Amino acid sequence: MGRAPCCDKTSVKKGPWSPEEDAKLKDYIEKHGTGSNWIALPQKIGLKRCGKSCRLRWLNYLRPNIKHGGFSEEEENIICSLYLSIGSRWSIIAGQLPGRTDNDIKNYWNTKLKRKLLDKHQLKDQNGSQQPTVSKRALIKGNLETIEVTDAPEVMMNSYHDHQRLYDPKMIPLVSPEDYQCPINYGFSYTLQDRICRNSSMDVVGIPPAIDSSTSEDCSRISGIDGGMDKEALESFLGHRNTYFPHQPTSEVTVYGDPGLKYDEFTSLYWPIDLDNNIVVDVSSRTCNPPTLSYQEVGLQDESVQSILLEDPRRYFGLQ
DNA sequence: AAGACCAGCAACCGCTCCCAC
DNA sequence: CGTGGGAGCGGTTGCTGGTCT
Repeated sequence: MGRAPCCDKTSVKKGPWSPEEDAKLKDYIEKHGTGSNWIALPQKIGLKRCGKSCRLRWLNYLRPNIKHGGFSEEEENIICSLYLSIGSRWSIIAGQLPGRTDNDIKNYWNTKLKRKLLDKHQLKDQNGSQQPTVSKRALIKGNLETIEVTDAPEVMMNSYHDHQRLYDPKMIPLVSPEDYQCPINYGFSYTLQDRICRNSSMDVVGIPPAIDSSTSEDCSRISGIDGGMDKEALESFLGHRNTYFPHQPTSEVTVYGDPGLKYDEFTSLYWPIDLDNNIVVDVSSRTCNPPTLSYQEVGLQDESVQSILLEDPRRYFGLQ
């Protein structure tokens, strides 16, 4: 048995919204809000529209501070970077661009941005200035794929959440970029290319950058991977601070107010989220090595594998 | 001038997620 | 804990206006 429809499809109007309908919807929501029930809303206003349609109209067109068209170069870069990191998770991408809707970004990507990048790539091929270095078969997750190495855009990995997204595309940022304060001054930035071109056969998972423990007494006390701490290490590290230690969380990602740590089930480690709590030393003045490789990387030395990761991380991570 | 084609974008559809009960 | 239903999301459709032939 199929699911019951959200409204009577035969009696609702479809297609473009008239100015009168827009006015009714806008006027009502501005006065009363949505009441967190979109399904009931059209009946209240006397609109012959599906509740979902009302929601979409409001979110994508009528609500205040919506920007349409005219994407700046900076916005394009953000979209490209995030698409490369997390794929077509438009709502999350939209969350990084104030005033933009997921629909708008999705349309912009599908109609302009994707083609723009493709054209840029093809132009380079034609000019021969940056010929593909390899075209060969690669073994990815058991599948043989013929792929071309391309000049995928560089993605600067400057923030904690950049790392999060790279390692676990399903992981949703805990705070908005406006509110987010990086707990650690990494003291460097590097590109995705840099990262995957490094040799490694590690198959462990970690997130933030490696801290060169040889140059930092404090850092040397942090065990775990790349600055994250397991429960034991954290207890040891914080033992003298009379610190409340949280229970093992059940959710994938949980924030604890004190001592300001986030447990990441993906890594099974605790990560500092608040510099003010002085949980982890400020490493900005210390020497930081580029991060060690930390996801399943056997075979990443293969250029064709690199290109797949660069071009389509979601496929690489098995999300498609 | 008119039909074909194309790009842009608003809106719809159907699925999953999440939460209240 | 299971279920139902609303919210949210991403893929797709189809309309419109512009350009090409």
